[in-house]
Amino acid sequence: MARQATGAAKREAVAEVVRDEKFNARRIELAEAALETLGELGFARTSLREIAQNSAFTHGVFHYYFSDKLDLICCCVRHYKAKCVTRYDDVVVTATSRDELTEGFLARLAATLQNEARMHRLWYDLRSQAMFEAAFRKDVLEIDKSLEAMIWRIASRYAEFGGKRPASSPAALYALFDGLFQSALLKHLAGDKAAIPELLDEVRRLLPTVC
Amino acid sequence: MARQATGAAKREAVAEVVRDEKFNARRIELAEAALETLGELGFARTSLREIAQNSAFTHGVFHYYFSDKLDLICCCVRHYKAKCVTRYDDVVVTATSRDELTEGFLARLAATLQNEARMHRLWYDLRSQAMFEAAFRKDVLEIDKSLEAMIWRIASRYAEFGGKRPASSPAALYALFDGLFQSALLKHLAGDKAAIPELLDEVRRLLPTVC
DNA sequence: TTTTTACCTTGACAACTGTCAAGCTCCGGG
DNA sequence: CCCGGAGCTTGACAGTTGTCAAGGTAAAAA
Repeated sequence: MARQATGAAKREAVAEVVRDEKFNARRIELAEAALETLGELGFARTSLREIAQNSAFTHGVFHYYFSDKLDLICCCVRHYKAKCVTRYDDVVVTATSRDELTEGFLARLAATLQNEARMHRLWYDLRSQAMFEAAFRKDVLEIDKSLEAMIWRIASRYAEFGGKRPASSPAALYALFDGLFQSALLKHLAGDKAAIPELLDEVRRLLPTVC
Repeated sequence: MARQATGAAKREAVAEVVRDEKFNARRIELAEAALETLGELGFARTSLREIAQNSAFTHGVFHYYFSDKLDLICCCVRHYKAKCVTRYDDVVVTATSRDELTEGFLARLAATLQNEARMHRLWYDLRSQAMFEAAFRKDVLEIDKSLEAMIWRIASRYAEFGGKRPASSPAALYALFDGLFQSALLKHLAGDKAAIPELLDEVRRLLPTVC
């Protein structure tokens, strides 16, 4: 009987794990749909109904999978994080020289700005929201840290190729690149065709002086 | 009769100018009230009624002085600009040495972060909004340019004291300081007591290397 | 097969939004 | 004195919002 009970308990536990996984998978699916609309409209103008309309579901589902709107958006932020903090890592790994690293980095930078502008303006939007809404702060600060580390990996590798060490702190380096990217993104979205090449030039000039 | 007509026309023109000035003064007064609420709640959560409730007026007035909500917020942005782009100018003018400039700059930086955090998080919020709302872009890009020039004045003066020229472009310098400030602001708002001193340390270390 | 459960839809709710028209008040000019 | 209009308030409007409960459906469990 003890064996039977244990068997039943095990089966139940497995079933629960499966259920949880399905639940979580749907959460992420919904968060991904939400990210689409958020990237299009921004935090201020995005409603649950609008999100639902741009997805395969109806607005009620979101309340089944998320406790409220903040919960949904927090999930979006966390999911976004996983996607973006490894964006340049393969370049860092595969590059075998300064030039290769530079060109790989710049190419990906340009592609990101060109193809994922909407996702990135959303990131800046949500980071600003975190200054007002405490619920976002923890996740946003974590992402910021991850991005800082990502930049630091690039800079360290670059310096390494020159037998040097980066000339500034991780915080300053991240601030610099983030600031440049943000500015370029705004100009790009405003229709400035020169925004991307100007960013590339600036970064190309800057890399040897900071690393 | 010609003289009479001219006189009447003149009087009328003067009256119109006075009326326009009064109109504009009230617009600014309302924009200032709106800035208070915007700084408290952020763009996403601020309604006209909320703005009115935190002011001496009722919600209808805003429609009398502004064509719509965007018009009001654009006016806010423009008014904010006039305030903030001259924040460090007297330090630049009065400083007579590198140290004096550094300490003046750092002191004002700390004071700004401490006392005007709400206004600055609003700036970052609205700059992000500009990535979604085209109506904001022109003013935001203008302010960004003014801020870049402001940083450039400080850096140039600093370099001048050392008989040098700034080592980077105005855009890169602004990106750097803006990025550092933005990061420090978020940490400060999140309750991180070390945010301000860390920013000051970072800037103190950075100034001699970039100028 | 029957019953239960997970999942999703539908519709309703109260609150809130930007907008605006009607009307009030009070002051300066006739 | 009164009268017109500038300046402001009030209240209403249509639409939108987050939230949630009631109900349906299909798959799993019994």
